[in-house]
This record gives sequence, C-alpha cells and structure tokens, in this order.
Amino acid sequence: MDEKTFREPLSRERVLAAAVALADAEGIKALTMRRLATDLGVEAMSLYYHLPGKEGLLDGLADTVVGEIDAAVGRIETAGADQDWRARLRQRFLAAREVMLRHPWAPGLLGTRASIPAGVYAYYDGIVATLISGGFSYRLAHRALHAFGSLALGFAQEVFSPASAGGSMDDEVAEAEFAAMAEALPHLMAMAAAETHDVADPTLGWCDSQVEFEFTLDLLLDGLERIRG
Amino acid sequence: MDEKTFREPLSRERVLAAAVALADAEGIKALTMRRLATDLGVEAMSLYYHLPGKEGLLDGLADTVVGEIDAAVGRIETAGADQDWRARLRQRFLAAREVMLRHPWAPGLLGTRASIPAGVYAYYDGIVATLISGGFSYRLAHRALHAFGSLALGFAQEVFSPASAGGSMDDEVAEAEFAAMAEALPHLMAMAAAETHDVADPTLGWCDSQVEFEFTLDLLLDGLERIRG
DNA sequence: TGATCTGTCTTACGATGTAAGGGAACCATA
DNA sequence: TATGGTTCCCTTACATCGTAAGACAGATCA
Repeated sequence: MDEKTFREPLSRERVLAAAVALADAEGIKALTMRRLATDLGVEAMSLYYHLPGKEGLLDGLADTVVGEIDAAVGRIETAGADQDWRARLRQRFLAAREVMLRHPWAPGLLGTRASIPAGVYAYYDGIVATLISGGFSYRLAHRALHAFGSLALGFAQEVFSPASAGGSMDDEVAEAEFAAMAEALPHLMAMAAAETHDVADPTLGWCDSQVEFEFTLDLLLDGLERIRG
Repeated sequence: MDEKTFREPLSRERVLAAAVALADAEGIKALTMRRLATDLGVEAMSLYYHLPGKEGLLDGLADTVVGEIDAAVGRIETAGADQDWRARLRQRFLAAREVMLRHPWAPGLLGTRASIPAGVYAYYDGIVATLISGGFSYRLAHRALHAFGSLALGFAQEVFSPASAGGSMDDEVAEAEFAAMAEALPHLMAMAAAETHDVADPTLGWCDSQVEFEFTLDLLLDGLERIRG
C-alpha cells in the first residue's frame, strides 16, 4: 500500500538515474519521455518540471557518465600520485573505459551532444595538469589532448560499431558473398584469415577489445614521450 | 512548362543525390522523408519505391560518402604509386578528410550506422594492401587499422563538436562564468591562454583544424614505422 | 482487348516531443 | 484560521515524423 499512496518525489537526480538504468537495460533507443515516465510511475509531462526537455535529459545523461569517470579517476589519482605522467594517464583512460563498458550507449551519446558536458572540463583539466607536470609545454599538451581524442574518455571511435544495433559483421558477410569478397578484397580477407581474431570481448563495437585499445593508447603515449624528449 | 508536365523519373541515385544536397545545405536534421520528397517534387511515399525506408536512405548516404572517398583515393593512388607506405596512407587520409569537410554531417552519420557501409571494405582493403606492401605483418596491419580509427576516414572524433549544432565553446564559456572557470580549471585555462588558438578553420568540430589532424596522423604513422622497424 | 507491371499518390495510423493550462497539496503570513 | 502563493504532477491537445495499405494512371505485353 505504501508504494501506492506514498511516492518518493521526483527530482533531476532520480530522473537521470532512471534514464541511465533504462538506457543500460534496453538501449538508448528505448529512452523516450513516456517510457522513462512510466518507469518512474509518473506521467511524461511531469519530467519537464525537473528537466528542460529531451535534449536536456540527454545532456544530463552525458554529464552523469562523465561524472562517473571523474569519480573513478579521483579514486585512482589519489592512489598513484607518485607515478609518471604516462602511467597516470594510462590508468585514467583505462578507468574511463570501464565506465564506458558499463554504458555502451555513452560513446554514441557523447558524440551527438551539441554542447560539451560540463564535467568534461574538469576531466580535461586533470589531463592537462598531468601533462604539464610531466614536462609538456602547453602547446604539446594541447596537441596531445586532440591526439587522444575519444581515447581520453575511454572509447575508440570504431567507425562501424554493430554492437550499437543489430547486424554483426559475421552475419552480413560470412554468407554466400564470402567467396566474392575474398576476390574483391584479397588483402582484407588475408588479414582476417591470418588473424582469425577471437573476439572474446566484443563489448564496445567490432574488435574494440582491450588489446586494441591499449595498443593504440601506448602508441600515442610512446609517440608523445618521444616528442617531449 | 516542361518542368511541370515532364519530370525526370525518380531513381535511387537521384534520391541519394538530393539527400546529400539537402544534408549539405541544411544539415542532416532537415533530412526528413517529406522534406526530401518535396525537394524532388514528389510525395513522401514515392521514395519508398526506390529505397527501403529512412534507415536505408541513411545507409545509402553513408555509402555515397564512402564512395566519394574511394573515388578521390583512386585518383591519388594511381599518381603516387612510387611513394612509401607512409606517404601513401597520409595522402589517402587527407583526401578522405577533404570529402568529410564537404559533408560535415558525414562523421556523425557514419558513427550511427548499424552495418558497415559496403564501400568501406574496399577502402580498408586498400589500406591493408599499402601496409602489407610496406612490410607490415598482418597482425600489425590489423592493429594499425584500429589505431587509425576514424582518421582513416578523414575525421578526428572530437568528442564535442559544437559545429554539428548550435553553441560554440566561446558562447557558453566566455561569459560571466569565465572567472569561476579559471579558478576551477587552472591548467585548462592556462593552456587556452598560452595557446590562444586562432581557430581559423573550425569546419569540423572544435579545434579540429588541419594542424591537429595532421599532428595526430603523423604521431601514429611515426609510431607504426618504429614498431615495423 | 485485357492483364500485368511500374511508379506515384492518397489516406491514415502510431510514436514521439512538448506547449498550455488545470488542480491538488503545502506553506508562509495576516 | 483564512488566504494567497509556490511546488509539483497531471490532462489534453497538437505538430511532426516514419511508414503500412492500397488506389490509380500509364506503359508494356499477351
């Protein structure tokens, strides 16, 4: 009876938390105002009292995710403050990646936000601080920020990420047209054959395994270390 | 009168061309079935005879863009076949970038496609061919492909790209809260001050200037060259 | 001629975001 | 205690979107 008569009042935080939960469970596509309201035991228009609209909701979602990253990074930074810039950034980015793995919809969402999620500023400030304390010039730090790109936030921009929707590469390719492709794309097929990549962790897009992520990350870190000289 | 009585018949190609034109002119947001039909002097449902639906239209758009890249790359590859892998990939990616600059909506579109645009396979096959002929192992070529990420298709995944919608960084930041930010984000603000980046080419997202793009690209190419060793 | 095929249009439906305003509960003040 | 404002949620209604179903006109072919 209590849950019928009394109801925890809505709030921006409660709405955002429910939105995250819904997106995690059923994908960002399922996140509609009406559905979100239903999950909260409320009518759709009630959400507008706590949020400025759908776009504002998505902005809030993005902020929430970045907030998770900031929180995770905060826990790490205090622990390994004695390490060098390279190790600290590495930990940072890997921590961010874990957050992204918990929210597979987040990379796509961040990519579509018109304005920068507020928390990103704080996050990037920390990166710059680490770089500067590691002997980087501001110029090189700036370049490095750009070079990291989405890696800094824990995801590699795989241009094609079948994970975000239906249709894996195998489904579409490994059928009748396989032979034709081997002819038209000899090098790609040879590579695929040579690799026979055991995609054991297809959590974030095609082949975006931990190995690939860390390889690219180290490639960048090594290159920057060399330039820093 | 001719344009009233006689009308060039619709076709998949004509629809896609009109879609590209519309997206270029007014952004991908304006690309609705009804609007596209209007531009073609036709009713919305007529499009469905030539395309399987909105999603299919977007897939076609993605394919069209990749096709443009393939065409541009083809022109280049024949010319500079004597260069080394590094120079050839560089030209390739820069050519792809020019295509993306012509279609600012393309990066976002490619990121949301469920299945891989068909032309991408051919494009990537060419990259792998270049790498292999440059002495790369299949394994390293695979890693390299992942490391390039969206750079291979000509755009850097700037997590925040205010260019795709309203609201530039300056508008949101350089107001009353500027002072507060300088306090909260000392390193970022110091960097911004030290750089005072003259963003003369804000065509593709914030700070995604040619310089940043090429810096990141060379960072990766240098790193791969060293590993290839 | 009549049947089939092609390409376009008409109509209609469900989903979505949201503007406009109603109303109940609470709360401070007179 | 009465009253007027504030807070919070709801009802209703609308515009816009993608698109299912099928009508209709002209071309093609039997």
